[in-house]
Amino acid sequence: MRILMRAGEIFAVRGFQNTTVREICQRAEVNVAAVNYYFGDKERLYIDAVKNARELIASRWPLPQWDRETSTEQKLLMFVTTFLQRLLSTDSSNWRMKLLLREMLEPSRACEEIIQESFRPFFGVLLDIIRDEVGPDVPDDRLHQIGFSVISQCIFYLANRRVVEIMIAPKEREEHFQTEILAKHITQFSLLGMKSSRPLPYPDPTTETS
Amino acid sequence: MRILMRAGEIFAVRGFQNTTVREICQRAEVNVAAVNYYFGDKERLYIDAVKNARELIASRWPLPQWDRETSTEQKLLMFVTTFLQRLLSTDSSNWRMKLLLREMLEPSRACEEIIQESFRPFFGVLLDIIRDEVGPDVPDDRLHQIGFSVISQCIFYLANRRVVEIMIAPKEREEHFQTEILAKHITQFSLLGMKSSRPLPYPDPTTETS
DNA sequence: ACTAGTTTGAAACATCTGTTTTAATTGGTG
DNA sequence: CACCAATTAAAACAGATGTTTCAAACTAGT
Repeated sequence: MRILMRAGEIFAVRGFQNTTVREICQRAEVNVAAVNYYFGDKERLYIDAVKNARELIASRWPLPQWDRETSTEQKLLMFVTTFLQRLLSTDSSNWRMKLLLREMLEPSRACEEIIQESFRPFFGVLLDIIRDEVGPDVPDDRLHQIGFSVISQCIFYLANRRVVEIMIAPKEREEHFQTEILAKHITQFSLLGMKSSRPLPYPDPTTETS
Repeated sequence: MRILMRAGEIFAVRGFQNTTVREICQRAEVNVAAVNYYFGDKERLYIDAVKNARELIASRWPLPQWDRETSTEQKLLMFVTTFLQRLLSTDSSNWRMKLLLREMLEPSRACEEIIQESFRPFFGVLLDIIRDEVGPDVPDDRLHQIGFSVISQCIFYLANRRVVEIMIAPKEREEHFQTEILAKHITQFSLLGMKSSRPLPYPDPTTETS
């Protein structure tokens, strides 16, 4: 278990290839042979670390329950808040989400299924909320597009956090890019965004000057 | 130049660490020593590849020009379309954007400046469009939040393309996730989203059942 | 206290990878 | 042709890294 934890932390920061079993063992205070003794090889240790991360994320920040009276607005805000908390939490278990994000960005063959099992039901909950808001007449493909629009705004702040750090001054980041504030912005932005399905004409390319 | 091209392609797919100079040289049909002879070492070859990619992206898909009569809607659609084209183009130079995306997700010290020079003015153009739409009273931090909401929706389809491939059936992807269609969706979604700055109350956590 | 099974530790192994060395080859110039 | 600089080629080098070996240490049951 000590190996599994340390390995997960390092894998999350450096990725599979850039992590050495020697570093894992050093940080876990065990001999180099321990990884192969307990896990077979480096790859199976990695898979176990991803599995472990996936299992613990959901229990650490469960999706809140809601009843018939909960408004769509509230449900979406809860969903976005939970997702952002999972992504941006700065507590000691934050590496788990980074590890899963790594697999979303570049899935390794071995872990693709794990990601699928983890993401599909989560995405399903979001689609239900969106369906509530837009009504039964909107086709599924629109639902999916809107779903990705919501998800992408959340993931951005973890995946591209270096971009945010570079572009936004520390003071502004501290005041206006906290999890709760971002959750409100994304919820409000997305609720308005999904309100209409009015088609938009594509501009004639011949009128562009360059 | 042959080395630079081949190296860029492989770096874009595998990343710096997972790419061997032997593979680059094999694909470029030169001897292993050539990399060190012409570029000094592997890292400087990587930096040159990123620089090269950055320089060619902007000239391949320049931002369209517009005049006083162009509506905000049109400007935003043009912007999003150009960005998505850069990200999702399937032609032979597509690896360049993947290489830059890699640097956005995990900037290497050496290339951080390159990314900054490339992204900042691009983001500035977007902020100008948003300012047009929301008016002068909206504070800068709101502008930045909205800007990231637009950017993130576009980047998602390259960075997390495997997620989209897993979640959406091929037929639906082909029909509803083409660049032009996505550009329209993101533009429309974002225009509506930025329309209001009405604050949203945060739900009382004590009412959540789990 | 003995023993069988489990775990740990140090060293060695085999392979991969970035880099260097050194010699051969090429191509242009007087 | 002779000469020189630039380039290419093959081999070797040095260090890192995943994995294995094997003996020592430990643990639990009797």
